Amino acid sequence: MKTPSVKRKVKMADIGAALGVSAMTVSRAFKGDAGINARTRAAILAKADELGYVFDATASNLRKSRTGFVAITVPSVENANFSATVRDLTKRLQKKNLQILLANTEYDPAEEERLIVQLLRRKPEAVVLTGAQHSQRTRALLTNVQIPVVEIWDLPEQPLGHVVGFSNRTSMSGLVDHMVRTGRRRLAFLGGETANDPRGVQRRAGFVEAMERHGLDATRLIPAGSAPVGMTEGAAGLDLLLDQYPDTDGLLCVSDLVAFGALAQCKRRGVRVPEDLAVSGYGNYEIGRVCEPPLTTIDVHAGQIGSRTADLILDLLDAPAEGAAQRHVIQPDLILRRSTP
Amino acid sequence: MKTPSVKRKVKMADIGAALGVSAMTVSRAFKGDAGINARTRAAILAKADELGYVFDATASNLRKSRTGFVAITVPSVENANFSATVRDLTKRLQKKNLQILLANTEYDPAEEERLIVQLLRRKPEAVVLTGAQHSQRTRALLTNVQIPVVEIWDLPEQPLGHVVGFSNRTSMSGLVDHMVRTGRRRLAFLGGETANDPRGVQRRAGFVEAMERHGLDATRLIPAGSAPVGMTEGAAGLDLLLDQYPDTDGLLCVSDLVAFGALAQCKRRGVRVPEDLAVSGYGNYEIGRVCEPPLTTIDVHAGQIGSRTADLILDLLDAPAEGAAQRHVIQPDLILRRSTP
DNA sequence: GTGAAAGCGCTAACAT
DNA sequence: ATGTTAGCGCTTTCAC
Repeated sequence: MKTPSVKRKVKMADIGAALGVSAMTVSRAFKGDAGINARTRAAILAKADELGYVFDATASNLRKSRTGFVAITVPSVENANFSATVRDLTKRLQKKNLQILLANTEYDPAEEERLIVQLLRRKPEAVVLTGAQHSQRTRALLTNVQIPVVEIWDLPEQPLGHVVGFSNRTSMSGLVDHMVRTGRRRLAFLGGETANDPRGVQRRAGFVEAMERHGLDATRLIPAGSAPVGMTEGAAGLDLLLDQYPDTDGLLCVSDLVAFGALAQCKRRGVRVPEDLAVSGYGNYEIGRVCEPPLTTIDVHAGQIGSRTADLILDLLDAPAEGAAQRHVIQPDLILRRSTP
Repeated sequence: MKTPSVKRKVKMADIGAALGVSAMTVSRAFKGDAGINARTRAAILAKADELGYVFDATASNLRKSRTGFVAITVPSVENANFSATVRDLTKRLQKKNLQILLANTEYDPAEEERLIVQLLRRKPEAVVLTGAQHSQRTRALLTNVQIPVVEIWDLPEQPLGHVVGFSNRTSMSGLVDHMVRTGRRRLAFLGGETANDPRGVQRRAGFVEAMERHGLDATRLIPAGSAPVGMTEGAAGLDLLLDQYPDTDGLLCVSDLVAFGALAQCKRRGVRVPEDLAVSGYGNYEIGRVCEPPLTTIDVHAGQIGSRTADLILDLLDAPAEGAAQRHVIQPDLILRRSTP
């Protein structure tokens, strides 16, 4: 090894000194500036490599008042839907050398607020929030901030800024319509009672709205517990449902995971799906494609939300202070499978 | 709204000026310094709030030469195993106000190298790498860096620094042992031929090693394609296998996703699992728990890798230049389910 | 308990 | 094509 034993931080001035040029010239060499001698530039890059120089973005960021950071909060990266969004957002932004600052809110608005405060101190150039439900203080912080704010995964009525989302409500209504169209009348909804899952609440609202529109009983609302709800809650929910409303002929679940749990419990109790009970999920998770019977569900195009958000941000960073807030509506798709007739 | 119409950036000096104190006092007020008048401090915090002040971490970072960043590369956050690691790592670090810098390598060492360069410019206080296979230049960059480097998800023979991982090889060997113990002899391995999935290659090596140890034929190695391989490749792989080695009585797959694909194809071809063919997966994905029959698999404790890495980093950042590189070995668990006898 | 001076490493702006 | 000066906003250091 020919590495120097003690490592002092090498800076541009050191490279310059070793070559008899100024720090400014070194700076220009790195950004591939037009106005610089090709030979000098080559020498600088070679020397930088030799000295093990690493460009200091913290200094550059301070001086330029630009960081290349994009902050994003999600309830949980472990959820396959949100991680698809994060992945496609990251993928596109990191190609442009923008760096994601990721934070998990754990479905908690207070934690979201705490994290937003931390994130804003890092001077990101844009902020992406999953969902539209925020604390007072979070809203205040974000309305005063001078950078693009994008709310995703919902269509808020009072958006903070830009929106890339879909209607959890309307898409769930469409699912009810399908159930009714195929002759089901005694429908129930499982999930979405708690405030920490605004998307679940919206889906439940869509259920109620559609039922009332059809003149049907919209009161079969089974709570599944606090987010994140999964397969266990789905199984327990099915028991609750059949105890209370044994004649239910269609069950709409707040997610594919919950629906899968309900499905498994149906098998145990000898309830035939879809003959005795039609079951649907939400989110088009892998599990819904492979279970038996496979689940009718809603594909919200989680990845697309990420890539369109990335595109929006890239546009906004190019354009200097563009005008109105943009609203990009994603159209979820109804996926029909054998769990419904 | 009583917000000022034009927003200039407010700094500590502005708050100080408004109150007749120096920027230094404001700085002390924010860090809850002991040596400061409680009344002064309260006034400063109130004024900061009133002016919409946001602390500038970029300036602080430069001055203090500490950023609170921890960089991590993963092949893909979309993979449920890696996202569990990222989640638990993030969860623990963000409690200490450390900020994750996440980068997706897309299973490509060249992209990894490019991303590492970008990440190091941000002056993270630690770097976490998923896997142990890196380009020459990546290795060089990371051996010269003066911060903790942690390789996770593997047990490299020539580690760059610290390690939090498990043996993909040994755990797969154990699975072979189980198959042999239950009477299977004509075993095949599906997956892991390509260099961009070093974990898959290790698992295949574990298969070969165990087979040879048992004096059995270790040549039934079915390629599944380039990472990431999934259910589709699993189904195709099963066809390849049965065309070439129709008498195979046990199939070990590189992941639960691949195993699930193989399982589905078995159903289509009328191959009974586990009677005609025992099938195992790897990674303990949710899908392996819910498919029929449920999959025998290896639980690598992906979340635990994240939390133990977080603990290690927190320790290292506390201790000033601790001694030797640490090696934390996680013990994967063999999960027996009905896809094997 | 508070302030003044200096500087972290880079780069905009203006020279030459 | 290259150099000089100044300053981004904070915090270390020393002074009082």
